[in-house]
Amino acid sequence: MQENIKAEGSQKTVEKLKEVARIEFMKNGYAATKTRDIANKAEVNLALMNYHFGSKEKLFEIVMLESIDKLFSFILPTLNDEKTSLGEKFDLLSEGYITMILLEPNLPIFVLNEIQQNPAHFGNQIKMNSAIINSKYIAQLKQADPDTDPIQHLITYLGILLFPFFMRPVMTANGVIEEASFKAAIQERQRLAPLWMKKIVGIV
Amino acid sequence: MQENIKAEGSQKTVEKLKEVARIEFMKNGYAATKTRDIANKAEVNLALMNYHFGSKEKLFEIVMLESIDKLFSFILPTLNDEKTSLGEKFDLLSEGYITMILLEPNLPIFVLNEIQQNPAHFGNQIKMNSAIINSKYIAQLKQADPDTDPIQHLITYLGILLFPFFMRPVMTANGVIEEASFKAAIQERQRLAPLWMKKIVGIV
DNA sequence: GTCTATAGAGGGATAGAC
DNA sequence: GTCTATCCCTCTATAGAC
Repeated sequence: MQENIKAEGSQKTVEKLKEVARIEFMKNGYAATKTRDIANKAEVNLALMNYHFGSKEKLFEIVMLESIDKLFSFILPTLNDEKTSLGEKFDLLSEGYITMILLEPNLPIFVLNEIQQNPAHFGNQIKMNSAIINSKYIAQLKQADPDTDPIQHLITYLGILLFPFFMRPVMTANGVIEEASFKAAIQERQRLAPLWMKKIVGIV
Repeated sequence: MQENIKAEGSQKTVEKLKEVARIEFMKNGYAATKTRDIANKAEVNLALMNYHFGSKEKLFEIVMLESIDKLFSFILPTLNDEKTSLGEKFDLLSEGYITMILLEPNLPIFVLNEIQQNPAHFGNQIKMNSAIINSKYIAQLKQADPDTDPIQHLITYLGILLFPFFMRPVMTANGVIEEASFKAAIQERQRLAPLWMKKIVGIV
């Protein structure tokens, strides 16, 4: 029982650290994030943090892999659903994907950026690619528009859905739009994106 | 005359430093870039670098503003051209923009990332927005598709053109495509992007 | 598991000679 | 303008008591 109490305390500490670390890493990037800041904001002793995770790098890897897993595990079932049509997949991806990104808006650009700066951080983990390449979604794209590499369409739709989040700081930091209307624009886009995509691949 | 010789030597040093700094900052990000590395790779003494630029931050600002200026000064004339149709602008943007990005492929994601992490680095400089909002291009988008906020279309086309470059490290680092075929895919996209955009806004 | 204290390395910046 | 030498702060990580 004492062990249980200890384990709970520890578990809570670990979770709190991971939660804060995720936020800090995504806000500042890996290099600019200080272990002291993570420990302070998590109200955990710095040494204790290293006791649990060993190093800043190890903590980073753990936290990021969890986030990426969440990202992929969410869309893969949609991509591989044998029962939904291509048009329905467009709808589902827009609806669900944007909703999820809104919960963690900095994740996409952060992941892309860190991969570019330090591929070793991710290297062997992201093996989901073949699952995407061989998905039902890709097959349906190929069928709808046989003349175009379906990867092109895959990237285009990802771009349409994600790019506004990439542009967000640029737009809001300079008053092109207010932070308030950003969410409204995203919701409007949630409606428009599948319609555009259907036009592009040539389905009704 | 002696002054000229000195000035030339200095000028060359400054240019070399800026060139190397641009590459390093874009590869590693601001925080992870070390002034020592910049100085070494530019084959310039570290102290001399500070003599010329005062600080790492100052060097960063100078280099980045030059890059962003290049980015904007390139597309603004196209956006504001009164003589070209919307369809022609789509063609010109695809053709020219992608060509330019190929020369400095890391710039877009880097700029977006740094803006997010440290808006103060850019804050007051990017005032080009109103020039874009009030451009002929935006007016033509509004005319072609009155029911949709033209900003939505602006972002969509930027996303279609830029997103492949964002995804490049993800794709190539995991063998989805080889680095070699990336360029071929980009060229194919250069052809397809304006066609897609015309479908989206509903012009022939 | 949790703390205090500190080691140890790294990196930005400058003093001062030439 | 250019160099050497070095200061000094910051940050990661660990030793060791509780």
